[in-house]
Amino acid sequence: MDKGWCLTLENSDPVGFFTSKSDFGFDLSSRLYDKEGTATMFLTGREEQYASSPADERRVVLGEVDFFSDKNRPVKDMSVKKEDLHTARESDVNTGLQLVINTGSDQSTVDDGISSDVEDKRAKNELAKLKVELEGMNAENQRLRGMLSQVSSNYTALQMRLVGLMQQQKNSTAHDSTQEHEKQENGGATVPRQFLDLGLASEIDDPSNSSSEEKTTSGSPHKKIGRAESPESDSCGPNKIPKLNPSNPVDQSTEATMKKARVSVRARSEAPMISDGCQWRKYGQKMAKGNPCPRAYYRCTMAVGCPVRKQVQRCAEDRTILTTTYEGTHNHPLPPAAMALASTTSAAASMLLSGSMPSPDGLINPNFLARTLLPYSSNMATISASAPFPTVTLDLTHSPNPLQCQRVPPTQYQVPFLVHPQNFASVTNPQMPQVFGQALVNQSKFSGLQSSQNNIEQIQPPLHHQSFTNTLSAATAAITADPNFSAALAAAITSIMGGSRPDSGNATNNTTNVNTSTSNKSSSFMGN
DNA sequence: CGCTTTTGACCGGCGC
DNA sequence: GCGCCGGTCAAAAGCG
Repeated sequence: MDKGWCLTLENSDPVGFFTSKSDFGFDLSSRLYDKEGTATMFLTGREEQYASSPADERRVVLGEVDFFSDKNRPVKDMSVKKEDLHTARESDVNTGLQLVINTGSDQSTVDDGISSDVEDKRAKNELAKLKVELEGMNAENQRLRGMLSQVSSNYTALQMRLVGLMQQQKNSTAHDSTQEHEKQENGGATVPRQFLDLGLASEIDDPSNSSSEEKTTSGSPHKKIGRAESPESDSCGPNKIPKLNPSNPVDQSTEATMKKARVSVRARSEAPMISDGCQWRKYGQKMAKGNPCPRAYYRCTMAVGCPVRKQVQRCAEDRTILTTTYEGTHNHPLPPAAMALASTTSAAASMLLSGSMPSPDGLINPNFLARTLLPYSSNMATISASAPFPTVTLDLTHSPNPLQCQRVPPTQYQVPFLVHPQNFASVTNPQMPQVFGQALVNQSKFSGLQSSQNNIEQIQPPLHHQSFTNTLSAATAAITADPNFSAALAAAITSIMGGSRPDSGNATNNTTNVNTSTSNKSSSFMGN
């Protein structure tokens, strides 16, 4: 085994050695050894036939020779050729194995002969290789199918659960007469309990009213949020949102919001930009306050006059996190890769718009809506009604942590303002205030960051279901776009599907000032 | 040469 | 009015 005879897998290091050699450099009774000296293959029988291959290599075909792998499995379709080096090659151990023996000398005088047989075997080998390749691809395909199936089944389960909870909510509403005190009439709709908790019921009930909390927050946001503390939130005061004149049609507000609505995507990426399938031209770069990383401004160049712009900035605390903020509507068709992200951001923007609509002044608690629409995915989406541009942030940087979901104390379900499953069901109740449905219809007019020719129609209730569906489908599509982004997005999806966790965050803040509590988080694209 | 990137200037909104 | 800040413009530089 130290005679310089070795067996190598194709394109790899030697994996075995011969103990001796005979006429053609090895003894057919020899054993093959791996590098550790462990016998891995046995050669038995004897050669009966010779054949020469094309001029540059000499091939010996061994007939009726049994080769056994270490599992005592016969290896068929063996052929052996002599070459100049002291190596042996084995390609495809599992199927049509070809053992290539190199004698290290040119003394071989093999007869010319059945070259067609050699060609056949070569073709067989080629076929075998292709088969292996195909099997590998099939395996990959199966794995991806499995993942998709898992996501799909999880979604179905969640949907079923939602239906059950809705039914439960409906029943409890019908039988609990005490809830009559909590009912607010709005076109015959039932105002969910959390609306009252959030002080929003009055807004829904009476457009002329706004909650005292909202007034306080809107009136002097900067007294609570210092500039240096949160640069983005500096301009994020809810009072800066284009307010809807109560006398104006709702659509006008929507149009105004559409123009300035932004979607921010946070994802881990070492690249300067996440690949979103579009072509961009950089037109500016600025140092943003509170962040040593410069903010780059890009304009879509896929079509002349496309108004879509995006800002790219690294997170100050974690520079592996890249925040990309999109604004505007593409005026051209998008390639599939771009559609993926565009759909994601569009769905997110739709959530944002739906969240900006219910209040007569165009305001509704953004945090509340984020939790309403994606109650189990607070890690993923944050909606900010921050001015000057309402922004929804898709945070794709969090890893799923199923255990965390189970650790949440049950008591947290009792915390007011949290949208626990029951409330979640209630806000998605078909009887929910019409304004939600209106928002949903309106949002279909918002092409967001998606091609105007490829808008996702989101006019079918229930609201959360549709947005969630779009987000899910878009996210699934986005997986194909970019490896880094895909990984982050996949993690985000998993956090949705696997995390049947009612949001436990910001409970305290929510009781006082949700906008404040979300300001830092929602300002993700600016200097956090 | 044409396109993209860089970078300082400029503009508008906002708070003081 | 002034300064700050975010955002954009446009000339210069870089690049293939």
